[in-house]
Amino acid sequence: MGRSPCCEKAHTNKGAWTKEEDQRLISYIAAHGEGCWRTLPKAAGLLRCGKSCRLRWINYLRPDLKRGNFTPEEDELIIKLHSLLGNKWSLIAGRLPGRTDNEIKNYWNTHIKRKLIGRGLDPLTHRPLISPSAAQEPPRPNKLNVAEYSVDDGKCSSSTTVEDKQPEPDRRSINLELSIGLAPFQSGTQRSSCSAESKMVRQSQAGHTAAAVCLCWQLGLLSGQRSGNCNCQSANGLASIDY
DNA sequence: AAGTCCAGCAACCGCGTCGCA
DNA sequence: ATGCGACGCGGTTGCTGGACT
Repeated sequence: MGRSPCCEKAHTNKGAWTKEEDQRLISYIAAHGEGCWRTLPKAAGLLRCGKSCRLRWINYLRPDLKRGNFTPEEDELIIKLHSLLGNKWSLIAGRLPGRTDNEIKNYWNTHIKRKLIGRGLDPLTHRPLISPSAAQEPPRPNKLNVAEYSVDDGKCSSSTTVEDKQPEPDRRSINLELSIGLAPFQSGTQRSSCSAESKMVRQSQAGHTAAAVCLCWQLGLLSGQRSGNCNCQSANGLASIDY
């Protein structure tokens, strides 16, 4: 049994995208908006899997992408976010407008890991690399304290911890106080509907996961200012990290 | 100039999650 | 309550082009 394939593999192209395919995808999304990835390839006349189309659009064709090298400020922001969030590339990408999760993930693996090692820090734990034996120690205590977390109204509400709600190991691999709220439009997100309305919602969301997840915390980089369009009403959302 | 190595990046794959019937 | 379909995410793979011998 198992999961059915996401598409008819026998009749789909794989590998690098051609200019013509790109153009077809861009034209289709310009006309109809994002969403319904499963039906998009057929509708757009593409011999591609829906997932492939989505990836191509999100990682390469989206008009709001910022191409080019990462700035030192972005580097530091990525490092700090990674220390807070772990390998949650989509969340990290959400705080870097114009950057994609794939791009950040690749950049992390190729550049930042080395940079941290050069600084004598373990890229996984962000703790100092001391000795081989120390590297075998278990990861640091896993507890993600989310000071204010709400998923339904876009406002910060009762205090809780992510660990309480989502006890998966990943989430517990970081130690901080972190406030997460959702921007108002997020509450209207309905995934499986292909209505014109949902398409508009998706269009408005395109490339702006940054606004979808509001991390009300203060980075040294951003000291004194709250990053992003935070509508968290709490003044004490903060993140602590020991470097 | 040709061959090899390797870093960087685009794309794929499999799984988890969510929403609907 | 449950099964299924669709989407999104993170890990991995493989291609490409530049550096090096």
